[in-house]
Amino acid sequence: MRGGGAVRSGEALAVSQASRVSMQEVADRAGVALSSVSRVVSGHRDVSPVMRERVLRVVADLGYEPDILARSLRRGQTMTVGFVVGNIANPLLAEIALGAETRLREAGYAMLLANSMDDPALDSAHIRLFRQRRVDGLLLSLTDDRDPDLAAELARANVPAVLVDRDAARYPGVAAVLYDHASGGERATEALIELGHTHLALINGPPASRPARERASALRRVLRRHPEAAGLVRSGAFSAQHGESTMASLLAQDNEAVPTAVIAGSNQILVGVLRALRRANVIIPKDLSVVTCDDQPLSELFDPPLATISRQPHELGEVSAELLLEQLNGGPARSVVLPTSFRPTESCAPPRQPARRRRGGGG
Amino acid sequence: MRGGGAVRSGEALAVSQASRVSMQEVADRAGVALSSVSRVVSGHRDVSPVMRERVLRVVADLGYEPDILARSLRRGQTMTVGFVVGNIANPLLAEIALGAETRLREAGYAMLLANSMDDPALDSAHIRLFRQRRVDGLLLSLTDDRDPDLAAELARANVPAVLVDRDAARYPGVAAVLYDHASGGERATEALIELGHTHLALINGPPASRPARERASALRRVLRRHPEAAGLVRSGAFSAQHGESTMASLLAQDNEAVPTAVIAGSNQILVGVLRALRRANVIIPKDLSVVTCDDQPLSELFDPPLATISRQPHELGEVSAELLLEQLNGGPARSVVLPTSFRPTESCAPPRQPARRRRGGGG
DNA sequence: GTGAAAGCGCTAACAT
DNA sequence: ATGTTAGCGCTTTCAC
Repeated sequence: MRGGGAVRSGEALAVSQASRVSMQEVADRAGVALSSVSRVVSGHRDVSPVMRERVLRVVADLGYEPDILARSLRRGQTMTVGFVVGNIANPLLAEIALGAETRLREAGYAMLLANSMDDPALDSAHIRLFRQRRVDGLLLSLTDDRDPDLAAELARANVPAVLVDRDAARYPGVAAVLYDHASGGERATEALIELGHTHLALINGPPASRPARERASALRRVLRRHPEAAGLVRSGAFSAQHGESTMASLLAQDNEAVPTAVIAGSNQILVGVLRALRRANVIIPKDLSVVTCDDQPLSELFDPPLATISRQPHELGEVSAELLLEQLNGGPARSVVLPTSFRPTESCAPPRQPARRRRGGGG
Repeated sequence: MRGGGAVRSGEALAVSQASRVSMQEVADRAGVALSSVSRVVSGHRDVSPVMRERVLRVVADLGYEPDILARSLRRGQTMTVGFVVGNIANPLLAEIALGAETRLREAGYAMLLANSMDDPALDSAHIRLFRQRRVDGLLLSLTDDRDPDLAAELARANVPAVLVDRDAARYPGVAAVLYDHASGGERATEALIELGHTHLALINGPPASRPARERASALRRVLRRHPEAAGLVRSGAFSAQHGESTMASLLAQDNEAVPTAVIAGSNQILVGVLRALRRANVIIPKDLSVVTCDDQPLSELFDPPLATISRQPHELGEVSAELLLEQLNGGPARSVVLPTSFRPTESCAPPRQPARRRRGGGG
């Protein structure tokens, strides 16, 4: 059960031996210099076929594997990327992480993952730790992209970084992949207004989060174009609790003021919204039209299926990785915008008592 | 934009300087030996207060940060754990990863994440890569826990490992955290039989996966105790496609043979099952009782809410990390079993035409 | 308690 | 084309 060390009789025992084989041992056994082994193993070109074969045979015999740690120290690059994520249990972020990891691995990079649990201080701490581990680059889905500490922390890291749907304004020279939340959000809002809704509500995430900010401004922009409609934004956590309590309080208002259409600002918020609606026996879409953000496996199977402002998180992950790789290969820090779309369904219908409507509804 | 190197005039420029500060520089600046700085930074005890203060002041002035890479090479441990996961986009695995990462980080470990995309060859490849990166331990949620290549690969790694709800039979000395799928599965099956169902179906994952195997054997065990009931198991991928095509083919049978109750073996399979049911206009639970495995955010909000065989994935992640840490601290490889439970809901009801029933149904 | 020195496993000059 | 050598930044004997 102990490692090697006691066993000395006879020759090396080949593959199944537990102890790690060093490059020096390979060199000794092959009767060549350490550096020659290095050249063969690292795939250098100035190596004779004879040398190559001779070394590779011993490598196979001894089951030698390069020590990436030592290589990293010497080369000054770790072939490792750090991904700071709010919470990997968020299916959206998990999908992004999958896309990113897949692409990075193709390029030979490994991915360190750290969850910040919606705590900006942890975001900073993770960046610091990753820096000490000498990661070659960072993928950042930050809790608060306006945190000044973070900008300093990031600058110190002095490695390429890509912001994942976060505002790059405070981080000069840092790349970003951004969703065009505006287009999907505007289309959704306009669709609701066209159905005759004049009382809209967006139960939103926190203003620290770019997606929440963008969705709020999209709503407001559309409302400015439509004086016949009014809307309100309720900011809060990306949580079911925020969704539930906010929806409940909206329903508890005077009948006149109760919104006839609601947009849930995330999948967790949606869960809370639906709980509140069920408890109040509110029927979708008869009593209330509902739109949600981001696809969820079961939402298509609801009765009615839920209208969704959707995006492609896997693609976001891939593109994030791509932008990081470009920088790691010496390229500039580019930024990219990805589209969002609106998929209307029967969860949106004309309001029951259209207050002050202009156009007559069809069918 | 270039790194440091040209700047030589005057003193070091303190914190905001981009270039990395080495321990040697700290030692020079403080006028002490390199080894003394190391002792202070590593928190050794045999250090005088004077020395400690003197060094820490320079550390702060220069913004020195230890290089974990170099430390790892010297100490022979990287404070890094590798997590091989089928697909982090699976919410169950994401929750597990979150629990594990949180616990590992508390203990000072970072987590490398690699997705195997249900490809056993990638599982092996990841283990090999993690080994070359000299991770201190492994967390493994394998595609196929009966793969012989993998056992060899794992043995070569020669580091502590914990199997995450995978069978440890082939991996001597490897710890495991296992769900007791049997108890939840048996309770669910028995509940269905008590409702009067005699035609059960389990649309299951692949036999390569322990959870799928355990659920199948739980079903069969219960059926053996209940000669009045029959059931069938349809193995396949953990995919919506498998769920949909299998459910559709079950519905297409002679009326007599169509199951009156179905258990979906995963959240993806559930999606497919529900699609098939919707297309066939099958009403739950009037035409068919439905049970699913693993909680999903929206399943409670279905009408009716879906009966669920559930487990605590976050806890699984924490316990996995805990078992790994025990080994990393020199302890033995323990294994732990966690419970599963069955939450019945109105998605389960007596069958419409109870073929050959004994007991009369209530209410 | 502190300093000097060896070396973790590897790569990349630099020689030849 | 191959060998020799000097480190990457750190920890840890070993002397004193």
